Amino acid sequence: MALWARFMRVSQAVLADVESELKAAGFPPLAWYDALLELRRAAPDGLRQFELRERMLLAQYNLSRLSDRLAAVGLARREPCPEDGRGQVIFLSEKGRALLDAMWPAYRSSVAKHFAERLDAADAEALARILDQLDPTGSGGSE
Amino acid sequence: MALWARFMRVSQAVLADVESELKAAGFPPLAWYDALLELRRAAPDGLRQFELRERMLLAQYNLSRLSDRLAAVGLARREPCPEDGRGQVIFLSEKGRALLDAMWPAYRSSVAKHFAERLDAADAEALARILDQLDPTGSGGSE
DNA sequence: CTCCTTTTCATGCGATTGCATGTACTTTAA
DNA sequence: TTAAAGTACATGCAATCGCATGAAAAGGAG
Repeated sequence: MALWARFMRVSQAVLADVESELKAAGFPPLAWYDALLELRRAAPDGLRQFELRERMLLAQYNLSRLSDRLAAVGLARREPCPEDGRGQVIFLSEKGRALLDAMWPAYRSSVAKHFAERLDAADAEALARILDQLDPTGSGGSE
Repeated sequence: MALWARFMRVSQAVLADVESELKAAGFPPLAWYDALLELRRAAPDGLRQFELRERMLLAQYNLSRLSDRLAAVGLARREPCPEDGRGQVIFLSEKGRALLDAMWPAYRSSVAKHFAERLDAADAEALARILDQLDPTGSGGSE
């Protein structure tokens, strides 16, 4: 039980450190980066909102507004889905791609500092295995 | 880097699962439990707000309002600190103690289900070591 | 004592989140 | 075709968060 509390506390603290470094560098929240990254992976097809939602583990209303904001500042485009009149398809814009590129070095170095550098290869392997076992979505990384 | 993303995603997902189980059982958020738990550990002396803040890794304004809410529903008492006119001392109330007791079985079983049961002894040891290395506060569990 | 800095806590305000619900479209089935 | 059920997304509203700031007290320097 102490390990549980520690797990939550450390993961939150590390995430907060990385987030605040990015914010200090003038970048938007990590969730934006994650969303844009998924859009780039799906390029050039774009993603339906519900697909993005599944990949990001976000609540539906949450994603609806996230895509609002991304579109509002020009990082993504939203178009009605031709096959499904209910749906929106979200595409990464050039500006979004540029933001990904701009954030990557800062993100990478921040994660290195707060996470990667603190783990050796054996730690990484052990952690990967543990995360597979914990993952409630079952979408393990090593299948 | 993939491990980083996975670490964040899994820890968030597991926490969300536990939180939502507790909420479904009609209990308040985990942060409330954590705060009350710290207050019980500090009993019968109570805690200054800044002490609770350090233990919980919360922003100052956040804790100020959390203690507001705990006091508002009678789970804690706030009294002016006699040694420091700026300070508040927070005490666990009987109602707060009762809530801790009531939440504990549900919390315990939820953490068991989503976390503890999925790890064997070797995993636990490995994870503990890894968390020590990651902990940005340096307040390691094994020092 | 007086002035200045630091610490502790509170709070107004805008942005974000969570919840419940609404709207529009698709699918199913008779 | 038509009605019922399900799916995809949006949104009003209240609660909460983050930020900046304010107020009150403590600690120090002269």
